[in-house]
Amino acid sequence: MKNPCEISLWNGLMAGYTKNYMYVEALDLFEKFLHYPYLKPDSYTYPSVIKACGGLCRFLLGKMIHTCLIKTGLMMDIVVGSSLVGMYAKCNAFEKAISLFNEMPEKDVACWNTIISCYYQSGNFKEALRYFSLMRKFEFEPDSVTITTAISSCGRLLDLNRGMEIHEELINSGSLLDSFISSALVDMYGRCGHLGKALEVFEEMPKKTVVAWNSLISGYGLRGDSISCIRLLKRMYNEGVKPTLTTLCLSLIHI
DNA sequence: GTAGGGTTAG
Repeated sequence: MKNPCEISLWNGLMAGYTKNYMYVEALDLFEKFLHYPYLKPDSYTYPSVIKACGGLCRFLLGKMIHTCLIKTGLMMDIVVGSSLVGMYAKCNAFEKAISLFNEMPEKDVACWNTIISCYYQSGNFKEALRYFSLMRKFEFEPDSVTITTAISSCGRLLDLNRGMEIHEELINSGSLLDSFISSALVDMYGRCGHLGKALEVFEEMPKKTVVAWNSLISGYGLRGDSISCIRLLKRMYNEGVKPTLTTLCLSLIHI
């Protein structure tokens, strides 16, 4: 199109870029977009742009956009707000992320997930779990994204009891485990030395992702069981799953 | 219906 004047076209293309980790392309498009005087970025434009800033660690650009946003009133938008929180977290500005989260006038599950993930990324796994409990006190129902991060936090803390508690709660609720949750469980049980449970969750996965394979191999590696690592690598080949560099490092280190 | 933020291994 010579003169795209429909803003949703720009927003859609920018979102497409960021969904596929093409952050440079997203920011290039945003810059081009700003050259059109009759087009103004709106509440759908900013989340993609801000996410691209986070993905590229463009802290200063992100901060500049944040400053512009304060004047527009778009800070009231929950998606704009939570994308800023996520951007600051990705740029390692955790304090800024947390204070911004606290200032948000309204919250939803996704923005709780942002702040929990923020603590997880910063290595503050205890605080991640504290916010996991806190969101429930505020009567937000954790979704699969929340659960994934919570289980991963238990794994990092080697808190097997809390991890099993969350796992049992999941089973009791009757919900099917998606591949993110299952991988996090395999990882958590593996770190805690419960390879039996790790294997059990793994075998129940209808479609075993490469992350699940890697988590399981890593679990056996941690306890020094090289034979099982190599065996799993072979099984992976037999089942037609392509190993990643991570798989090879985890497996070949034991030869 | 059509445009936005949050998740797992290393």
